[in-house]
Amino acid sequence: AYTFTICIKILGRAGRFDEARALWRQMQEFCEPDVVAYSTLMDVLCFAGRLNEARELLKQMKSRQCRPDYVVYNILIHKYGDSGNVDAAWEVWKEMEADGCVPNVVTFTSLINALCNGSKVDEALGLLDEMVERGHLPNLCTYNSLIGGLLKSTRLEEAQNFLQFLLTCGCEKPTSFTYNLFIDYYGKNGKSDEAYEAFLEMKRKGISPDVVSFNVCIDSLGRAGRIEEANALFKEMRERGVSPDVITYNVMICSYGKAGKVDEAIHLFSQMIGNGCEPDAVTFNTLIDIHYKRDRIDEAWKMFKKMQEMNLHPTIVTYNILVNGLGKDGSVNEAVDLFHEMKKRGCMPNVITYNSILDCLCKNNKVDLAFKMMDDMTENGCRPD
RNA sequence: GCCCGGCACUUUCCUAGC
Repeated sequence: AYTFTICIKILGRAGRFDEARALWRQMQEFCEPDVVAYSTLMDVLCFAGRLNEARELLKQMKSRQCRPDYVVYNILIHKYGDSGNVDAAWEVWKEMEADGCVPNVVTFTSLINALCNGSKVDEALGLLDEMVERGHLPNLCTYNSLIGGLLKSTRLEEAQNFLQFLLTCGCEKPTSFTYNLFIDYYGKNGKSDEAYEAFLEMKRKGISPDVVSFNVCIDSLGRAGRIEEANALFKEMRERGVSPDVITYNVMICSYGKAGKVDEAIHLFSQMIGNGCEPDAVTFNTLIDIHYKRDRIDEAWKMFKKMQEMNLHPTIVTYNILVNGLGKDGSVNEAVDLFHEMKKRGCMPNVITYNSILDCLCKNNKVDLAFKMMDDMTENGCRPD
């Protein structure tokens, strides 16, 4: 069961879900799966977004008198919370307690995190109190979730209070995770100086910046158009032995794009390939957008072709960039065609797609078509904003 | 008793608005 579990986990992480399931079947011929095996498969199924199968597995466990432990429930709660379905997460929580299984720190943190992501920070803070009342000690993950939630609601002072608490009274000291939250917050809110200051503060506290620290800090400088300083950090990270990842390159490319330095962006793209870093869909989306916005339309479509040659599927964002680009330069029919094309390819338009196409239709006096599009929009469960 | 297989926290791309 040991060996099988490890293999199932590896397959799952690699996105080879059906093989993981097949191995699971094979395993049952050899031995009865234990709780850990169940939870591993549960995690794989949830990771794949196959929640119904995950629920089914939970039922199966119970019927085979393998008592689910808290990990099994935690995985489900986390997944529901992650997909924004806090109510379903609570349902699982209730089921868990009804089955005589006690929620632990991870259970609480998963839900706190879900509430924070849904901008229900006050409920999250309430849950923190309840957790303490029930005798569970919040840990660093719990506090990081809360700090992230507070920052998302721009409640900076409360977030800083938690940081102070961690620095002075908490038994777990803050890590790069904690500081990254602050750096990111400042960067996203146009405070690149403060972001950089938080980055320095973290170093002063003896915490080594990790790849995410550099990524968020570079991003904040890039947003502010401080491309030279972003580039300096890009250099610094390598000097410190922190390897840039695909996100680092994406952020750098995007920063150069914002600064209008298209050639440098393209250069970075070749550099990343040269360094063995595989571009992903975001890389291409970023480049396509840069090209389109600089009226290098042929180049944009070349990139679109190239990404498919590299077996990267266009995402909703790819189509949005192209639909928007076509609309902006007056190619109304082409924009509408692509709009239908994306649906045909199984990529459902979202609000952004509709806004782009409506904007283009209205500006080109195709009001009747625009109204038809509005209907189409509501039919697709997208409400006009 | 400890370690050995399972769970929770941070980053990038697109519209319009601010």
